[in-house]
Amino acid sequence: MIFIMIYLFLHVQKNIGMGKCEQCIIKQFNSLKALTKEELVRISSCKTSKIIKKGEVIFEEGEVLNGVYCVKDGICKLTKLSANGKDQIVKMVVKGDLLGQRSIVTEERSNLQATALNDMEVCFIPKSEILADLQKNPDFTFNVLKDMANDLKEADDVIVNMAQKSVRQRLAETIIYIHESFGVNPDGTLSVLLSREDFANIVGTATESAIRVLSQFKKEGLISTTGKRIKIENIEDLKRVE
Amino acid sequence: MIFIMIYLFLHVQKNIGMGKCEQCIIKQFNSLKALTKEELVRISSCKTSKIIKKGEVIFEEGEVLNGVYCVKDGICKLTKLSANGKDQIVKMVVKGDLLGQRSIVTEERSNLQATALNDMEVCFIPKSEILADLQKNPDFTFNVLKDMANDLKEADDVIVNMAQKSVRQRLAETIIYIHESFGVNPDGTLSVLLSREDFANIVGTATESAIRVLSQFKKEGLISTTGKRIKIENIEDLKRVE
DNA sequence: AGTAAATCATGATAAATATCATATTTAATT
DNA sequence: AATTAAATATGATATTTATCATGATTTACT
Repeated sequence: MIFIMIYLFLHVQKNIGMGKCEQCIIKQFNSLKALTKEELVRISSCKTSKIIKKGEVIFEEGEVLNGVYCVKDGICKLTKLSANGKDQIVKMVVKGDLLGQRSIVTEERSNLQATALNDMEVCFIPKSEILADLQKNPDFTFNVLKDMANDLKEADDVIVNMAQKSVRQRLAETIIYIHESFGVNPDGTLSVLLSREDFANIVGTATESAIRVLSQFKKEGLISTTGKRIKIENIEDLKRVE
Repeated sequence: MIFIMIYLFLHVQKNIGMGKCEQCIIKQFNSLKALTKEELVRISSCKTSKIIKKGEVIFEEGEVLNGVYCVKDGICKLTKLSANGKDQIVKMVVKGDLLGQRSIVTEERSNLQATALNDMEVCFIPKSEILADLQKNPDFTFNVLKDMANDLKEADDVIVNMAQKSVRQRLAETIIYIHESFGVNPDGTLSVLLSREDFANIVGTATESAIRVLSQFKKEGLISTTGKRIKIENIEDLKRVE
């Protein structure tokens, strides 16, 4: 009997978030910080917390989103399926980021798919709550706007890189980006474990090509690998790759 | 004497806009429509109207923007200089669009350069006015947010196209895009006259490659050309290009 | 632990694209 | 109108990247 109670308690804690938004540190990193204490309490009461396992899809391309996700832990990729059947990774989303605001704002179905790259913990906030705050709190709206403006700038940079740089350069920059944004394990390997296919889908190339270039980097002493794990050995030269 | 007065009148009308924002039809097409009559009157009193000639730079990459531009007429390209010295065209801006909001919102220098593709008429609205309205009018902020969300979606699409489609496909789609977005002259040629280099800089390829592919399209009867002007001859097959 | 499936790796080859060279045409300037 | 400069066009060739094939590892599963 007591075990059932413990089980239920843990289960509930996992799936119907018991944390309070007002006290959540995560909100410091995104536009939710612009909300008043009252607004946070209201959101807290109707949000749901979810555990998402590595590889699980959070939402699909074309899906109607009924709210936004606040990422409390873990990393996910945002992808779009191309006509040739390949997924292009458009952005990586980390702890502290919001997920799905774009679609909520434009009231469209999602243009991207979100897939967990490791185990994640997210809070789901219903659309109605977000829209209510967007109506009433200009400070919040402005913060969301700033985030979006920043995403747009980054997207522009990606466009230029895709258009003007070689696969070699793009892959080198991707490794550096992951290194600097998501950090490394104690042994120095990139803490986010991506498949070679993921790398190819970030860079926009064939999986074989990505593998080949990684092998070259290895031969040139720019990186080393242990299984699929990658470690940067010479970041200066990696930055200079042409 | 009378001629000097007429000259001055015309000059003033050109450079210090005498039109009234409240009555301007252009505002229907952008987020300024969310402003109240009073706000529009205020903006009207401090905006300046400018004529920009084809080829002129409106603002450069890295420049501090002191306001936004509302495009009353004409078309311009937004470019970013890549490390290899080539300009990448990231977006084309038309009559009705606003220019520079992103930088104003994030209070950063412009990440893009804006260059007129034909003669333009724009109104410059000082930063202080825009920011004041963003503070006070949540409806306006939300409209700017919607625009930005839309730009972001389009940028995501461009990323995927750049990453996953061939130069041939991208060029075909560019021609169709210009055809459908900016229309054609009476003779059926694209109304926006772009150089082959511009096409290359949209598609993200070498100028020679763009020229070569256009020649192929001509041989295949998909398009025809008169000088640098391009006319779509078979839009269905152009859409099917692989 | 053993087997199937997925992922990674590399070779051989084809296709796409870039680069360099050089005409030819068009536009700009005097 | 003549001259110069710029843009367009095309060939030859080099480089980059994709595709197909096949084997080696790793991972997942029972």
